[in-house]
Amino acid sequence: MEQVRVRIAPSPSGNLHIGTARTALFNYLYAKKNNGKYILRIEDTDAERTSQEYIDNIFDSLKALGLSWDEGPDVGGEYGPYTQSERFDIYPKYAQMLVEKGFAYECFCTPEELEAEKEEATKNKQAYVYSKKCENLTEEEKEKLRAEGRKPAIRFSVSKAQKAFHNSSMLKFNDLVKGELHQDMDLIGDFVIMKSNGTPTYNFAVVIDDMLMKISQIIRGEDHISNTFKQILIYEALGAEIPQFGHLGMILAPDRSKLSKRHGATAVSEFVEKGYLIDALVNFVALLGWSPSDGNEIKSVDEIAQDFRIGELSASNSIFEYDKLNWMNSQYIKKLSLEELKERLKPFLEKYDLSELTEEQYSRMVEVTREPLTILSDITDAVPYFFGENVEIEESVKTDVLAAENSKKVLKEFVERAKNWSFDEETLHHKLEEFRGFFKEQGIKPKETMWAIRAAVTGRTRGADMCAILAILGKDKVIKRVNQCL
RNA sequence: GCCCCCAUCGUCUAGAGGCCUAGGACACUUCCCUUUCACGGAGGCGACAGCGAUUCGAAUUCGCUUGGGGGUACCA
Repeated sequence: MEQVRVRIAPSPSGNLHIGTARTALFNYLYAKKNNGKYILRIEDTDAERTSQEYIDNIFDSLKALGLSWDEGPDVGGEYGPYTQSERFDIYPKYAQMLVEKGFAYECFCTPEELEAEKEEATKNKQAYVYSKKCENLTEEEKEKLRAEGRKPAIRFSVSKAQKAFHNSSMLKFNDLVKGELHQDMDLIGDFVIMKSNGTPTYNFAVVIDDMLMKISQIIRGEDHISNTFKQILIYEALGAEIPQFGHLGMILAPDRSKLSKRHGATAVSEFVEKGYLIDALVNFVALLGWSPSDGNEIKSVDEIAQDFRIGELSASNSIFEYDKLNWMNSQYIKKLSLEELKERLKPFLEKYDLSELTEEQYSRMVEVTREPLTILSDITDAVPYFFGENVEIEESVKTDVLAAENSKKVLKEFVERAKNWSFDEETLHHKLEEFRGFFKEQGIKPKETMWAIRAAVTGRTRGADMCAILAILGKDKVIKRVNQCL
Protein backbone atom coordinates (compact mmCIF):
# COMPACT_ATOMS: atom_id res chain seq x y z
CA MET A 1 0.00 0.00 0.00
CA GLU A 2 1.52 3.27 -1.07
CA GLN A 3 -0.33 5.74 1.11
CA VAL A 4 -0.20 5.29 4.85
CA ARG A 5 -3.68 5.68 6.28
CA VAL A 6 -4.34 5.00 9.93
CA ARG A 7 -7.39 5.56 12.03
CA ILE A 8 -8.67 5.96 15.52
CA ALA A 9 -12.10 4.47 16.01
CA PRO A 10 -13.55 5.19 19.42
CA SER A 11 -16.95 3.98 20.39
CA PRO A 12 -19.00 6.62 22.19
CA SER A 13 -20.06 4.60 25.16
CA GLY A 14 -18.12 6.79 27.55
CA ASN A 15 -15.87 9.83 27.72
CA LEU A 16 -12.56 9.62 25.89
CA HIS A 17 -10.52 7.19 27.95
CA ILE A 18 -6.86 7.82 28.61
CA GLY A 19 -6.06 4.48 26.96
CA THR A 20 -7.92 5.47 23.83
CA ALA A 21 -6.04 8.74 23.92
CA ARG A 22 -2.76 6.85 23.89
CA THR A 23 -3.90 4.70 20.99
CA ALA A 24 -4.94 7.85 19.19
CA LEU A 25 -1.55 9.38 19.89
CA PHE A 26 0.40 6.41 18.54
CA ASN A 27 -1.72 6.35 15.41
CA TYR A 28 -1.18 10.04 14.97
CA LEU A 29 2.55 9.66 15.48
CA TYR A 30 2.70 6.85 12.97
CA ALA A 31 0.87 8.93 10.39
CA LYS A 32 3.10 11.93 11.06
CA LYS A 33 6.27 9.93 10.83
CA ASN A 34 5.18 8.30 7.56
CA ASN A 35 3.52 11.26 5.90
CA GLY A 36 0.25 9.46 6.15
CA LYS A 37 -3.34 10.35 6.82
CA TYR A 38 -4.96 10.07 10.20
CA ILE A 39 -8.66 9.35 10.25
CA LEU A 40 -11.33 9.55 12.93
CA ARG A 41 -14.27 7.20 12.76
CA ILE A 42 -17.03 6.91 15.33
CA GLU A 43 -18.09 3.34 16.00
CA ASP A 44 -21.63 3.66 17.23
CA THR A 45 -23.23 0.48 15.97
CA ASP A 46 -24.56 -0.20 19.43
CA ALA A 47 -27.24 2.45 19.72
CA GLU A 48 -28.03 1.40 23.27
CA ARG A 49 -24.76 2.63 24.61
CA THR A 50 -23.99 5.69 22.59
CA SER A 51 -24.90 9.21 23.54
CA GLN A 52 -24.32 12.62 22.06
CA GLU A 53 -22.66 13.73 25.26
CA TYR A 54 -19.96 11.12 24.83
CA ILE A 55 -19.51 11.95 21.18
CA ASP A 56 -18.96 15.59 22.10
CA ASN A 57 -16.54 14.64 24.82
CA ILE A 58 -14.53 12.48 22.43
CA PHE A 59 -14.32 15.25 19.85
CA ASP A 60 -13.37 17.88 22.39
CA SER A 61 -10.75 15.74 24.09
CA LEU A 62 -9.15 14.61 20.87
CA LYS A 63 -8.99 18.20 19.71
CA ALA A 64 -7.56 19.35 23.01
CA LEU A 65 -4.90 16.70 22.72
CA GLY A 66 -3.81 18.38 19.51
CA LEU A 67 -4.28 15.23 17.47
CA SER A 68 -6.15 16.73 14.57
CA TRP A 69 -7.52 14.30 12.03
CA ASP A 70 -7.38 14.59 8.27
CA GLU A 71 -10.71 12.89 7.70
CA GLY A 72 -13.58 12.43 10.08
CA PRO A 73 -17.27 13.00 10.77
CA ASP A 74 -16.88 16.76 11.13
CA VAL A 75 -14.26 17.50 8.49
CA GLY A 76 -15.48 14.95 5.98
CA GLY A 77 -13.25 13.24 3.43
CA GLU A 78 -13.28 11.07 0.37
CA TYR A 79 -14.40 7.92 2.12
CA GLY A 80 -17.25 9.12 4.30
CA PRO A 81 -19.48 9.03 6.10
CA TYR A 82 -17.21 8.51 9.10
CA THR A 83 -19.89 7.54 11.57
CA GLN A 84 -20.87 3.91 11.45
CA SER A 85 -24.54 4.46 12.18
CA GLU A 86 -24.68 6.49 8.98
CA ARG A 87 -23.22 3.58 7.05
CA PHE A 88 -25.79 0.95 7.94
CA ASP A 89 -26.92 0.58 4.35
CA ILE A 90 -23.54 -0.58 3.12
CA TYR A 91 -22.88 -3.54 5.41
CA PRO A 92 -25.72 -5.88 4.30
CA LYS A 93 -24.45 -5.80 0.73
CA TYR A 94 -21.11 -7.19 1.75
CA ALA A 95 -22.68 -9.71 4.08
CA GLN A 96 -24.86 -10.87 1.21
CA MET A 97 -21.79 -11.14 -0.96
CA LEU A 98 -20.16 -13.43 1.57
CA VAL A 99 -23.29 -15.56 1.76
CA GLU A 100 -23.28 -15.90 -2.01
CA LYS A 101 -19.63 -16.84 -2.06
CA GLY A 102 -20.36 -19.48 0.57
CA PHE A 103 -18.33 -17.82 3.33
CA ALA A 104 -21.34 -16.96 5.44
CA TYR A 105 -24.73 -18.37 6.24
CA GLU A 106 -27.96 -17.57 7.99
CA CYS A 107 -28.29 -18.72 11.56
CA PHE A 108 -31.67 -19.07 13.25
CA CYS A 109 -30.47 -20.17 16.65
CA THR A 110 -32.11 -18.52 19.62
CA PRO A 111 -30.15 -17.05 22.52
CA GLU A 112 -31.37 -19.96 24.62
CA GLU A 113 -30.07 -22.57 22.21
CA LEU A 114 -26.74 -20.82 22.04
CA GLU A 115 -26.58 -20.59 25.80
CA ALA A 116 -27.17 -24.30 26.09
CA GLU A 117 -24.34 -25.05 23.69
CA LYS A 118 -22.04 -22.90 25.73
CA GLU A 119 -22.96 -24.56 28.98
CA GLU A 120 -22.35 -27.93 27.45
CA ALA A 121 -18.87 -26.83 26.37
CA THR A 122 -17.89 -25.49 29.77
CA LYS A 123 -19.18 -28.65 31.39
CA ASN A 124 -16.86 -30.67 29.20
CA LYS A 125 -13.98 -28.24 29.76
CA GLN A 126 -13.87 -27.56 26.06
CA ALA A 127 -13.41 -24.28 24.26
CA TYR A 128 -16.79 -23.11 23.09
CA VAL A 129 -17.19 -23.16 19.33
CA TYR A 130 -20.53 -22.67 17.65
CA SER A 131 -21.98 -26.01 16.56
CA LYS A 132 -22.61 -24.88 12.98
CA LYS A 133 -26.00 -26.49 13.11
CA CYS A 134 -27.45 -23.81 10.85
CA GLU A 135 -24.73 -23.96 8.23
CA ASN A 136 -26.36 -26.55 6.04
CA LEU A 137 -30.02 -25.73 6.45
CA THR A 138 -32.09 -26.42 3.35
CA GLU A 139 -34.29 -23.75 1.82
CA GLU A 140 -37.38 -25.50 3.19
CA GLU A 141 -35.99 -25.60 6.69
CA LYS A 142 -35.12 -21.91 6.52
CA GLU A 143 -38.60 -21.09 5.25
CA LYS A 144 -40.12 -22.99 8.09
CA LEU A 145 -38.05 -21.15 10.66
CA ARG A 146 -38.86 -17.86 9.02
CA ALA A 147 -42.52 -18.74 9.17
CA GLU A 148 -42.12 -19.23 12.90
CA GLY A 149 -41.14 -15.60 12.98
CA ARG A 150 -37.45 -16.16 13.55
CA LYS A 151 -35.12 -13.53 12.16
CA PRO A 152 -31.74 -14.91 11.13
CA ALA A 153 -28.35 -13.55 12.00
CA ILE A 154 -25.53 -14.09 9.52
CA ARG A 155 -22.53 -16.09 10.60
CA PHE A 156 -19.12 -16.30 9.04
CA SER A 157 -18.01 -19.82 8.16
CA VAL A 158 -14.51 -20.18 9.50
CA SER A 159 -14.05 -23.66 8.06
CA LYS A 160 -14.97 -22.56 4.54
CA ALA A 161 -12.54 -19.68 4.72
CA GLN A 162 -9.88 -21.95 6.08
CA LYS A 163 -10.31 -24.43 3.26
CA ALA A 164 -10.27 -21.72 0.66
CA PHE A 165 -7.22 -19.81 1.85
CA HIS A 166 -5.12 -21.95 4.15
CA ASN A 167 -3.31 -25.26 4.09
CA SER A 168 -3.20 -25.74 7.81
CA SER A 169 -5.46 -24.67 10.62
CA MET A 170 -2.85 -22.26 11.92
CA LEU A 171 -3.58 -18.63 11.16
CA LYS A 172 -0.63 -16.27 11.48
CA PHE A 173 0.16 -12.65 10.99
CA ASN A 174 3.12 -10.49 11.67
CA ASP A 175 2.28 -7.88 14.25
CA LEU A 176 4.02 -4.51 13.99
CA VAL A 177 4.84 -4.46 17.68
CA LYS A 178 4.62 -8.05 18.86
CA GLY A 179 6.03 -9.99 15.96
CA GLU A 180 4.44 -13.21 14.76
CA LEU A 181 1.10 -14.02 16.34
CA HIS A 182 -0.88 -17.16 15.70
CA GLN A 183 -4.15 -18.84 16.45
CA ASP A 184 -5.68 -22.21 15.66
CA MET A 185 -8.66 -21.59 13.39
CA ASP A 186 -10.43 -24.68 14.67
CA LEU A 187 -10.88 -22.79 17.92
CA ILE A 188 -12.52 -19.81 16.28
CA GLY A 189 -16.22 -20.44 16.22
CA ASP A 190 -18.38 -19.27 13.35
CA PHE A 191 -19.04 -15.75 14.54
CA VAL A 192 -21.96 -13.48 13.77
CA ILE A 193 -21.30 -10.73 11.28
CA MET A 194 -24.84 -9.40 10.94
CA LYS A 195 -27.18 -9.37 13.90
CA SER A 196 -30.74 -10.50 13.45
CA ASN A 197 -31.84 -6.89 13.69
CA GLY A 198 -29.96 -6.13 10.50
CA THR A 199 -27.04 -4.22 12.00
CA PRO A 200 -23.45 -5.39 11.65
CA THR A 201 -21.39 -6.65 14.54
CA TYR A 202 -18.22 -4.89 15.47
CA ASN A 203 -15.91 -7.36 13.77
CA PHE A 204 -17.73 -7.02 10.49
CA ALA A 205 -18.28 -3.29 10.47
CA VAL A 206 -14.62 -2.55 11.23
CA VAL A 207 -13.39 -4.68 8.38
CA ILE A 208 -15.80 -3.21 5.87
CA ASP A 209 -14.99 0.31 6.98
CA ASP A 210 -11.26 -0.17 7.17
CA MET A 211 -11.33 -1.76 3.73
CA LEU A 212 -13.46 0.96 2.20
CA MET A 213 -11.48 3.70 3.91
CA LYS A 214 -8.27 2.12 2.64
CA ILE A 215 -6.74 1.85 6.07
CA SER A 216 -3.18 0.54 5.72
CA GLN A 217 -2.16 0.04 9.35
CA ILE A 218 -4.37 -0.72 12.30
CA ILE A 219 -2.80 0.26 15.60
CA ARG A 220 -4.91 -0.57 18.62
CA GLY A 221 -4.88 -2.18 22.04
CA GLU A 222 -3.96 -5.82 22.51
CA ASP A 223 -7.47 -6.55 23.69
CA HIS A 224 -8.18 -6.76 19.97
CA ILE A 225 -5.74 -9.54 19.16
CA SER A 226 -8.37 -12.22 19.15
CA ASN A 227 -10.57 -10.07 16.92
CA THR A 228 -7.73 -9.67 14.49
CA PHE A 229 -7.81 -13.32 13.48
CA LYS A 230 -11.50 -13.12 12.71
CA GLN A 231 -10.99 -9.93 10.81
CA ILE A 232 -8.19 -11.35 8.71
CA LEU A 233 -10.52 -14.15 7.68
CA ILE A 234 -13.12 -11.63 6.60
CA TYR A 235 -10.59 -9.66 4.56
CA GLU A 236 -9.58 -12.83 2.79
CA ALA A 237 -13.14 -13.88 2.07
CA LEU A 238 -13.86 -10.43 0.73
CA GLY A 239 -10.84 -10.62 -1.51
CA ALA A 240 -9.51 -7.45 0.12
CA GLU A 241 -5.96 -6.50 0.89
CA ILE A 242 -5.10 -7.19 4.54
CA PRO A 243 -3.76 -4.18 6.40
CA GLN A 244 -0.87 -4.42 8.84
CA PHE A 245 -1.73 -4.71 12.51
CA GLY A 246 0.07 -3.40 15.54
CA HIS A 247 -1.13 -4.23 19.04
CA LEU A 248 -0.21 -2.07 21.98
CA GLY A 249 0.03 -3.26 25.57
CA MET A 250 -2.70 -2.00 27.81
CA ILE A 251 -2.61 0.65 30.49
CA LEU A 252 -3.22 -0.89 33.89
CA ALA A 253 -3.95 0.61 37.30
CA PRO A 254 -1.31 0.31 40.04
CA ASP A 255 -3.05 -2.83 41.31
CA ARG A 256 -2.62 -4.32 37.83
CA SER A 257 -6.29 -4.36 37.15
CA LYS A 258 -8.02 -2.46 34.42
CA LEU A 259 -7.86 1.29 34.92
CA SER A 260 -11.27 2.30 36.19
CA LYS A 261 -13.07 5.04 38.05
CA ARG A 262 -12.18 3.64 41.41
CA HIS A 263 -8.52 4.37 40.64
CA GLY A 264 -9.27 8.02 39.98
CA ALA A 265 -9.62 9.79 36.67
CA THR A 266 -9.88 7.72 33.51
CA ALA A 267 -11.18 10.23 30.99
CA VAL A 268 -8.95 12.86 29.46
CA SER A 269 -11.48 15.52 30.39
CA GLU A 270 -11.31 14.49 34.03
CA PHE A 271 -7.57 14.97 34.08
CA VAL A 272 -8.00 18.42 32.63
CA GLU A 273 -10.60 19.29 35.25
CA LYS A 274 -8.21 18.19 37.93
CA GLY A 275 -5.61 20.62 36.68
CA TYR A 276 -3.41 18.52 34.45
CA LEU A 277 -2.00 20.17 31.38
CA ILE A 278 -2.94 18.39 28.21
CA ASP A 279 0.62 18.57 26.87
CA ALA A 280 1.93 16.89 29.99
CA LEU A 281 -0.71 14.23 29.73
CA VAL A 282 0.19 13.45 26.12
CA ASN A 283 3.88 13.42 26.91
CA PHE A 284 3.36 11.12 29.86
CA VAL A 285 1.15 8.70 28.02
CA ALA A 286 3.64 8.53 25.15
CA LEU A 287 6.23 7.32 27.62
CA LEU A 288 4.05 4.34 28.40
CA GLY A 289 5.52 2.00 25.84
CA TRP A 290 7.76 4.39 23.99
CA SER A 291 11.10 5.82 25.03
CA PRO A 292 13.14 8.62 23.48
CA SER A 293 16.44 7.74 21.84
CA ASP A 294 18.22 10.75 23.33
CA GLY A 295 17.09 10.19 26.91
CA ASN A 296 15.23 13.47 27.10
CA GLU A 297 11.75 12.57 28.19
CA ILE A 298 10.15 15.97 27.98
CA LYS A 299 9.08 16.26 24.38
CA SER A 300 6.37 17.77 22.25
CA VAL A 301 4.22 15.62 20.01
CA ASP A 302 6.15 16.85 16.96
CA GLU A 303 9.46 15.93 18.52
CA ILE A 304 8.15 12.52 19.48
CA ALA A 305 6.88 11.97 15.94
CA GLN A 306 10.39 12.47 14.59
CA ASP A 307 11.77 9.87 16.94
CA PHE A 308 8.89 7.42 16.67
CA ARG A 309 9.37 3.86 15.43
CA ILE A 310 6.47 1.54 15.98
CA GLY A 311 8.63 -1.55 16.12
CA GLU A 312 10.36 -0.12 19.17
CA LEU A 313 7.23 0.12 21.23
CA SER A 314 7.06 -2.06 24.28
CA ALA A 315 4.99 -5.20 23.82
CA SER A 316 3.98 -5.40 27.43
CA ASN A 317 1.37 -3.69 29.54
CA SER A 318 2.27 -0.66 31.56
CA ILE A 319 1.01 0.67 34.81
CA PHE A 320 -0.37 4.14 35.15
CA GLU A 321 1.38 5.76 38.11
CA TYR A 322 0.56 9.29 39.14
CA ASP A 323 4.03 10.07 40.51
CA LYS A 324 5.60 10.56 37.16
CA LEU A 325 2.58 12.23 35.64
CA ASN A 326 2.64 14.70 38.51
CA TRP A 327 6.30 15.41 38.03
CA MET A 328 5.79 15.85 34.33
CA ASN A 329 2.87 18.18 34.90
CA SER A 330 4.96 20.31 37.23
CA GLN A 331 7.63 20.52 34.55
CA TYR A 332 5.08 21.76 32.04
CA ILE A 333 3.70 24.27 34.51
CA LYS A 334 7.21 25.66 34.94
CA LYS A 335 7.50 26.10 31.20
CA LEU A 336 4.30 28.13 30.98
CA SER A 337 4.72 31.88 30.53
CA LEU A 338 3.40 34.02 33.35
CA GLU A 339 0.58 35.35 31.19
CA GLU A 340 -0.51 31.88 30.19
CA LEU A 341 -0.32 30.54 33.68
CA LYS A 342 -2.39 33.47 34.99
CA GLU A 343 -5.15 32.56 32.58
CA ARG A 344 -5.04 28.82 33.21
CA LEU A 345 -5.13 29.31 36.94
CA LYS A 346 -8.30 31.40 36.92
CA PRO A 347 -10.74 28.47 36.85
CA PHE A 348 -9.15 27.23 40.05
CA LEU A 349 -9.40 30.59 41.80
CA GLU A 350 -13.12 31.02 41.50
CA LYS A 351 -13.71 30.85 45.22
CA TYR A 352 -11.67 34.02 45.68
CA ASP A 353 -12.50 37.58 44.73
CA LEU A 354 -9.77 38.35 42.23
CA SER A 355 -10.91 41.94 42.05
CA GLU A 356 -9.27 42.49 45.42
CA LEU A 357 -5.99 42.43 43.58
CA THR A 358 -4.69 44.73 40.91
CA GLU A 359 -3.37 43.12 37.76
CA GLU A 360 0.17 43.66 39.02
CA GLN A 361 -0.61 42.13 42.37
CA TYR A 362 -2.22 39.12 40.72
CA SER A 363 0.83 38.69 38.51
CA ARG A 364 3.16 38.86 41.45
CA MET A 365 1.05 36.46 43.44
CA VAL A 366 1.19 33.91 40.66
CA GLU A 367 4.90 34.45 40.25
CA VAL A 368 5.65 33.73 43.86
CA THR A 369 3.26 30.84 44.29
CA ARG A 370 3.84 28.93 41.07
CA GLU A 371 6.98 27.14 42.13
CA PRO A 372 5.52 24.19 44.03
CA LEU A 373 2.50 23.62 41.81
CA THR A 374 2.09 20.04 40.67
CA ILE A 375 -1.36 20.42 39.21
CA LEU A 376 -3.12 23.68 38.51
CA SER A 377 -5.73 23.06 41.17
CA ASP A 378 -3.00 23.17 43.82
CA ILE A 379 -3.27 26.93 43.53
CA THR A 380 -6.61 26.90 45.32
CA ASP A 381 -5.14 25.92 48.65
CA ALA A 382 -1.93 27.84 48.12
CA VAL A 383 -3.34 31.35 48.15
CA PRO A 384 -6.21 31.92 50.59
CA TYR A 385 -4.20 34.40 52.65
CA PHE A 386 -3.94 36.81 49.74
CA PHE A 387 -7.66 37.44 49.99
CA GLY A 388 -9.98 38.96 52.55
CA GLU A 389 -9.29 41.20 55.50
CA ASN A 390 -8.68 38.48 58.01
CA VAL A 391 -6.95 35.19 57.78
CA GLU A 392 -7.75 31.80 59.14
CA ILE A 393 -5.01 30.54 61.42
CA GLU A 394 -4.29 26.85 61.38
CA GLU A 395 -4.72 25.17 64.74
CA SER A 396 -1.17 23.84 64.90
CA VAL A 397 0.17 27.26 64.05
CA LYS A 398 -1.68 28.79 66.98
CA THR A 399 -0.30 26.30 69.43
CA ASP A 400 3.19 25.84 68.07
CA VAL A 401 4.25 29.16 66.69
CA LEU A 402 2.05 31.90 67.97
CA ALA A 403 1.92 30.68 71.54
CA ALA A 404 5.67 30.98 71.83
CA GLU A 405 6.95 33.86 73.95
CA ASN A 406 9.49 34.84 71.32
CA SER A 407 6.80 35.17 68.71
CA LYS A 408 4.93 37.75 70.73
CA LYS A 409 8.08 39.76 71.17
CA VAL A 410 8.80 39.59 67.47
CA LEU A 411 5.31 40.57 66.45
CA LYS A 412 5.13 43.54 68.82
CA GLU A 413 8.38 44.84 67.52
CA PHE A 414 7.28 44.17 63.96
CA VAL A 415 4.15 46.27 64.30
CA GLU A 416 6.10 49.13 65.79
CA ARG A 417 8.65 49.16 63.04
CA ALA A 418 6.47 48.26 60.07
CA LYS A 419 4.32 51.35 60.63
CA ASN A 420 7.14 53.40 59.27
CA TRP A 421 8.19 51.12 56.43
CA SER A 422 7.36 51.60 52.83
CA PHE A 423 5.75 48.36 51.66
CA ASP A 424 7.58 47.77 48.45
CA GLU A 425 9.47 44.56 48.13
CA GLU A 426 12.89 46.08 47.93
CA THR A 427 12.49 48.10 51.11
CA LEU A 428 10.87 45.20 52.89
CA HIS A 429 13.75 43.00 51.95
CA HIS A 430 16.25 45.31 53.62
CA LYS A 431 14.09 46.10 56.60
CA LEU A 432 13.41 42.45 57.31
CA GLU A 433 17.06 41.67 57.06
CA GLU A 434 17.76 44.29 59.68
CA PHE A 435 14.85 43.00 61.68
CA ARG A 436 16.20 39.46 61.72
CA GLY A 437 19.59 40.75 62.69
CA PHE A 438 18.10 42.64 65.61
CA PHE A 439 16.57 39.48 67.05
CA LYS A 440 19.47 37.31 66.24
CA GLU A 441 21.49 39.30 68.72
CA GLN A 442 18.90 38.44 71.32
CA GLY A 443 19.26 34.76 70.56
CA ILE A 444 16.21 34.41 68.37
CA LYS A 445 16.98 32.61 65.16
CA PRO A 446 16.16 34.24 61.82
CA LYS A 447 13.97 31.29 61.06
CA GLU A 448 11.93 31.84 64.19
CA THR A 449 11.54 35.51 63.49
CA MET A 450 10.20 34.89 60.05
CA TRP A 451 7.93 32.11 61.18
CA ALA A 452 6.20 34.40 63.62
CA ILE A 453 5.50 36.98 60.97
CA ARG A 454 4.42 34.39 58.46
CA ALA A 455 2.11 32.75 60.95
CA ALA A 456 0.44 36.00 61.91
CA VAL A 457 0.01 37.24 58.36
CA THR A 458 -0.82 34.02 56.52
CA GLY A 459 -1.94 31.71 59.28
CA ARG A 460 0.55 29.14 58.06
CA THR A 461 4.15 28.15 58.50
CA ARG A 462 4.87 27.63 54.88
CA GLY A 463 4.18 29.51 51.72
CA ALA A 464 5.48 32.00 49.23
CA ASP A 465 8.24 34.54 49.64
CA MET A 466 7.46 36.69 52.68
CA CYS A 467 8.46 40.04 51.19
CA ALA A 468 6.21 39.47 48.22
CA ILE A 469 3.31 38.50 50.42
CA LEU A 470 3.69 41.60 52.57
CA ALA A 471 3.96 43.85 49.56
CA ILE A 472 0.91 42.38 47.88
CA LEU A 473 -1.20 42.61 51.01
CA GLY A 474 -0.05 46.13 51.82
CA LYS A 475 0.75 47.79 55.08
CA ASP A 476 -2.78 48.18 56.39
CA LYS A 477 -3.84 44.60 56.04
CA VAL A 478 -0.55 43.30 57.36
CA ILE A 479 -0.57 45.41 60.48
CA LYS A 480 -4.20 44.69 61.05
CA ARG A 481 -3.64 40.97 60.87
CA VAL A 482 -0.63 41.08 63.15
CA ASN A 483 -2.45 43.18 65.73
CA GLN A 484 -5.40 40.89 65.65
CA CYS A 485 -3.07 38.05 66.30
CA LEU A 486 -1.53 39.78 69.27
C1' G B 1 -12.15 -24.30 31.82
C1' C B 2 -10.10 -23.22 26.88
C1' C B 3 -7.20 -19.88 23.63
C1' C B 4 -3.81 -15.78 23.02
C1' C B 5 -0.26 -12.07 24.73
C1' C B 6 3.46 -10.37 28.17
C1' A B 7 7.70 -10.81 31.91
C1' U B 8 14.80 -5.88 33.59
C1' C B 9 14.85 -1.51 39.98
C1' G B 10 8.35 0.02 43.66
C1' U B 11 6.80 2.44 38.53
C1' C B 12 8.01 3.89 33.16
C1' U B 13 11.97 2.03 30.55
C1' A B 14 17.48 1.41 27.91
C1' G B 15 19.49 -3.13 26.62
C1' A B 16 18.57 -6.97 19.97
C1' G B 17 25.39 -13.02 22.89
C1' G B 18 30.76 -10.43 25.11
C1' C B 19 30.65 -2.76 25.53
C1' C B 20 26.39 -4.92 31.79
C1' U B 21 30.19 -5.70 38.61
C1' A B 22 22.83 -3.81 33.84
C1' G B 23 22.15 2.71 32.03
C1' G B 24 18.27 6.74 32.48
C1' A B 25 13.60 8.94 34.45
C1' C B 26 9.83 9.12 38.48
C1' A B 27 9.29 7.80 43.58
C1' C B 28 12.11 7.14 48.12
C1' U B 29 16.51 8.82 50.87
C1' U B 30 21.24 11.73 52.47
C1' C B 31 23.70 16.24 52.03
C1' C B 32 24.11 21.32 49.99
C1' C B 33 21.48 25.98 48.86
C1' U B 34 17.77 28.76 51.96
C1' U B 35 13.57 33.60 56.10
C1' U B 36 9.37 28.56 55.62
C1' C B 37 7.47 25.16 51.97
C1' A B 38 9.26 24.35 47.45
C1' C B 39 12.64 24.72 43.31
C1' G B 40 17.56 23.59 42.08
C1' G B 41 22.43 20.94 42.72
C1' A B 42 25.57 16.61 44.39
C1' G B 43 25.20 11.56 46.27
C1' G B 44 22.59 6.94 47.92
C1' C B 45 19.05 2.80 47.91
C1' G B 46 17.11 -0.29 44.19
C1' A B 47 15.97 -5.12 38.99
C1' C B 48 17.50 -9.18 34.72
C1' A B 49 10.62 -14.10 38.11
C1' G B 50 12.44 -19.51 38.76
C1' C B 51 14.56 -23.86 36.62
C1' G B 52 16.78 -26.29 32.71
C1' A B 53 19.07 -26.19 27.59
C1' U B 54 22.32 -23.97 23.62
C1' U B 55 27.20 -21.42 23.80
C1' C B 56 33.98 -20.40 25.33
C1' G B 57 30.37 -16.69 27.04
C1' A B 58 23.20 -15.13 28.02
C1' A B 59 19.22 -9.93 30.74
C1' U B 60 19.67 -10.91 25.55
C1' U B 61 18.33 -17.63 21.98
C1' C B 62 15.14 -22.14 23.08
C1' G B 63 11.93 -25.13 26.49
C1' C B 64 9.24 -25.74 30.94
C1' U B 65 7.19 -23.61 35.46
C1' U B 66 5.28 -19.47 37.87
C1' G B 67 3.09 -14.76 37.77
C1' G B 68 0.29 -10.86 35.31
C1' G B 69 -2.93 -9.22 31.37
C1' G B 70 -6.44 -10.04 27.43
C1' G B 71 -10.15 -12.89 24.83
C1' U B 72 -13.82 -16.47 25.05
C1' A B 73 -21.12 -12.09 23.05
C1' C B 74 -26.43 -11.24 17.80
C1' C B 75 -20.65 -5.23 23.21
C1' A B 76 -17.25 -2.35 20.93
